[in-house]
Amino acid sequence: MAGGVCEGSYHNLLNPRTCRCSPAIRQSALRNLDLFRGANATTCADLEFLLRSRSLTEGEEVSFPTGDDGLLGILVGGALKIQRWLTWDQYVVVEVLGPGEIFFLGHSPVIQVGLRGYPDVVQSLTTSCVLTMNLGELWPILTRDPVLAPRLLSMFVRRLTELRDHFGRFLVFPAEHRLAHLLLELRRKGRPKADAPGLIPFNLTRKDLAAMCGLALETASRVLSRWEKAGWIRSGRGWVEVLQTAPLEKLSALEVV
Amino acid sequence: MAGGVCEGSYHNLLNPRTCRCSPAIRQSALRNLDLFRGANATTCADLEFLLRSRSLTEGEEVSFPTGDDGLLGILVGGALKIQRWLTWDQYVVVEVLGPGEIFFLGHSPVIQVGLRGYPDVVQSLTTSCVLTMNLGELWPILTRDPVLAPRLLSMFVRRLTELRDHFGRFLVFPAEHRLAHLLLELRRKGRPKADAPGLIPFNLTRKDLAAMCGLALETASRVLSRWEKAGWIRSGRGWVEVLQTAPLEKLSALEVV
DNA sequence: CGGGCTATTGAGGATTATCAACTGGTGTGG
DNA sequence: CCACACCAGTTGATAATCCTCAATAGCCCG
Repeated sequence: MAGGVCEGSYHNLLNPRTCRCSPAIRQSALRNLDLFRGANATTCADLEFLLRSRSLTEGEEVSFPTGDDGLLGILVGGALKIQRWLTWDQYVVVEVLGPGEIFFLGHSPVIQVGLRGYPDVVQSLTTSCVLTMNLGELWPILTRDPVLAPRLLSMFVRRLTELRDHFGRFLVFPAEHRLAHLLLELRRKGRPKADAPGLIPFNLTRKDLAAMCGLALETASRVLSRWEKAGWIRSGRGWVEVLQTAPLEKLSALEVV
Repeated sequence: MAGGVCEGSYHNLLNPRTCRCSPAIRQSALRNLDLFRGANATTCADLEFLLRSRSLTEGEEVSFPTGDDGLLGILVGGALKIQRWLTWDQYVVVEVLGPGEIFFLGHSPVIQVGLRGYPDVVQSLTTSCVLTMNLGELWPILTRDPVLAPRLLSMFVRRLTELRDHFGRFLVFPAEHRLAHLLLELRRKGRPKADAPGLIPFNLTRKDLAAMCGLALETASRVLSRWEKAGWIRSGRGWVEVLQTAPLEKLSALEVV
């Protein structure tokens, strides 16, 4: 269905064979994270010691030793999705994480949330590199360095605001608005590929897209087909490329007073 | 439509004339908040000095001096809703806050979220008492007391998890599930009234209920009427009383694997 | 007592989910 | 290396949920 570019090449573009997590790369990645910018040297050293790095292939889940009292995860490269299963065959993607973003996982006493139903599942959308550490070891560091707590809080406030935005839009607006908003958001999430600037740099099936904005797979497919005919996007098995943002922005715009 | 109890009395029950925020009450309220439990004496003294108390009547908005660089709010008593306007006449209630919960408001550098569309509006659902302080003054206190940062973070994680739960359910499930889930959640939010244990202790119009779970006012009304005929709830202008939780729990249950 | 707001109820229509059949690409196993 | 199974995606027909519009009743306040 797609014209110029071979689909296989897109798949390879999105999923490099390995994630080179050499100690040096890992160190520099750590220091470049928004979360730790301006942190003092002791903090960085502590974190380098505590954080375990790990690379995930496409579709892999982030799991952790069950004895742990919860996990702090930092996404260095790639993309993750946070899924919630609602029935045995139906899930919703509640969030997509880009590089630099963090997540909590597990049943720490601090995260003692009354989880009804299923717990969240964190799964990679593409070849990714994550750093993880035991949550219990975070608190002492947090009090030692005055930069970290405000940083963490502000990340959470941003996440909460973003989720609220989606919540409102996806609850009220029709399918076209939802998908348009979603595509534009996703395009902003990851680092764009040099040779395909409009390509959303994750592996995304129609089912994923539908699960992100509460639509049936078929509805999402229909809408995307329509847009593809109009020349606004291109898409294939597991990838979507945005060619024209203007019409999508118009579809997902909120009226201004 | 409601049977035994006069509706006027419910309204008075939900909206006591005044919120008695004497210095003594305010002090004890402060020390009893989950957020500050176990905090050291200096912290409590600082906070008592910094926090301004304020009482809100039904439907009032929380506003703040525009010169401020953002606001931390703590809800001591009553209930607040966080609204987001999507069009000039349509809003969504993204969250309902109960006693002890916190909110951020304004344009602090920490809250510099790319807000497209309208900003959030915090509005009281009932006669409420809130404490507010300048966000900029929070950070130094945060680093001085090792208890606060984990506490704040855990509150945010809980809020995020709760919002994700709603997100998933309201995106996927039909109206009856949504409303059932909502009513049960709301019942848990506030302190129950002694003489009406099932009464949701907020002022809630049909429009609010609908805006909380992404339905049209009429749909919400229809579903509630049906439940009222079945004897599961009672309702009137601005209040809902849950009489039987079992059927609602069944409607909003997630299948377990 | 009248105006405005909240809630109820009905009819009609549009969006979207569901079910089903089909295509083509991918990867696996013989 | 080929055949096969499987998965992602497409498309159509049908049905159901839910929204919109509209008219009306009851409560609250001035």
